[in-house]
Amino acid sequence: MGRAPCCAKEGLRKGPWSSLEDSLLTNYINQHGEGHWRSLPLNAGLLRCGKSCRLRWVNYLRPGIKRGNFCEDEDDLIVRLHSLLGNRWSLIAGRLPGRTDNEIKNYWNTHLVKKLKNAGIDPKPLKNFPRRKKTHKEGKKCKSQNSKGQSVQVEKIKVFAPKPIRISCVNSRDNSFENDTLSTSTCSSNSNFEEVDAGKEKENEVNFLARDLDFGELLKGDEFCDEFLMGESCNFSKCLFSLDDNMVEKVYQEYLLLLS
DNA sequence: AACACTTACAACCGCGACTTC
DNA sequence: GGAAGTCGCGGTTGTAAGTGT
Repeated sequence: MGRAPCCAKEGLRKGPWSSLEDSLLTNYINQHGEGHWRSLPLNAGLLRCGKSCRLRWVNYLRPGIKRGNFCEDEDDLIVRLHSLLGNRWSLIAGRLPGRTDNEIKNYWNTHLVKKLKNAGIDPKPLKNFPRRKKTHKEGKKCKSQNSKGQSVQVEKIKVFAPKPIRISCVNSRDNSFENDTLSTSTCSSNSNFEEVDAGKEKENEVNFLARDLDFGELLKGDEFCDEFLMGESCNFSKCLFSLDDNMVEKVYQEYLLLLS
């Protein structure tokens, strides 16, 4: 099947966004919400393709985006998640509130790979993590396959989905990290985040389908999972466990539930 | 000061997945 | 069931800014 181009290229602007374009896009989305990217540029009076608008919004204009240096703890988390997930930047970004997949990807390629190589570490993932196969919109039943490959209707499972946390480490190596981003154990103290998190409080409980959850692979007895969560060298895990053992257990149980 | 080279990151592109009709 | 439309992800590119000579 052929695929239509995302937009007619003629007459559309490319390259860096001007502040006027940014404000047009921001104002439009503030009024009408995200989505309908294809028709958005026309409605917002932008000479850009929808894809470009979406990217600009998601990676730069969206409220709550944290810009600036990554702290050591974020480095640790990215490295650890990358070793586990590979180049699944959107998944990794999902565990780093305020960071975008694009930013993490760039940071990985420009900083972390170099840093790891200098430290004599091979920055390759420990394992090829399966790519997402399918997702389903919330609020729908959908078809799935059972162990015999038969198509079955699956009720979506409502599970506890913990809000991504920013770890507050007692033994943080970077004081600026604490000063700049941390004061609580659950999220950044950045005011933008607080606003966003408050607005999304209800999203702490979201719907998943077990087979959609890539982290499900973590629980299939792989050694690296244990290493990931319990490794001696893991600053992240130390922080995590020291903060809230129940929460970790909760997440673990959640994954088990999804796989059952 | 001028040029070459490197770095950092915003933005683009292609494609697969998903939805709608 | 399949075609067409849309979205989102990950790889790649372009270029401004920084650094070295």
